[in-house]
Amino acid sequence: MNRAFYERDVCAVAEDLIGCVLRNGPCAGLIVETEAYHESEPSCHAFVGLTARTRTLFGPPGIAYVYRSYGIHALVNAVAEPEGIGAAALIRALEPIEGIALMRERRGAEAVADLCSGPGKLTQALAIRLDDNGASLTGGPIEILPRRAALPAPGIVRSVRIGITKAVELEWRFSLAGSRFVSRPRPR
DNA sequence: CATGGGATTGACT
DNA sequence: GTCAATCCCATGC
Repeated sequence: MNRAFYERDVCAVAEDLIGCVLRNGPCAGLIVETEAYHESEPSCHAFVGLTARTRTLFGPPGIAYVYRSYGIHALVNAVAEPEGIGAAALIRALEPIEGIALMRERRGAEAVADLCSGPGKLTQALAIRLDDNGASLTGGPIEILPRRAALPAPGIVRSVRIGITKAVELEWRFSLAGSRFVSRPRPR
């Protein structure tokens, strides 16, 4: 995907990422779940303004925002909207496509549905690390590729975001309808 | 400088 | 269903 894809409303970006492919080296997966975050709402890290932590979020669209969650996990986002606006789409789950043996090794799990069914799991499976923060998603080793085909009906489900305590009412979570590879709790 | 709180996961009851 | 692990950063004194 090129820069123009990311330089749009972050909800549109998050929704359009469903069905695209996230790849890092030999491992790749179909994006089946995303969430949008925008500086205008308090659950977004960028809500506090420009700080050392949020610098990436305000950077150019099409770069990765990777941060540590709960002191343990790395979570990866695609930075969206024009440079200077803090917004990003969190990638929450993948359907594994390639490099499954390596994913199993990294995750210490066997079932394919357990490899990338959560934002902390998929970064571990694809070996996306904190030092990838700020890396380009349009030309670097980590890349997002367009949908190969139209999404199967019934398409995309929209629901509230997960694990946040503010702006909980916004339906900014997007999932591939009926996918077994989304994180819990599954959307209705 | 001290402190509180997560965009989570996996183990356990 | 409950709960601990673990650490960076934003905030406030």
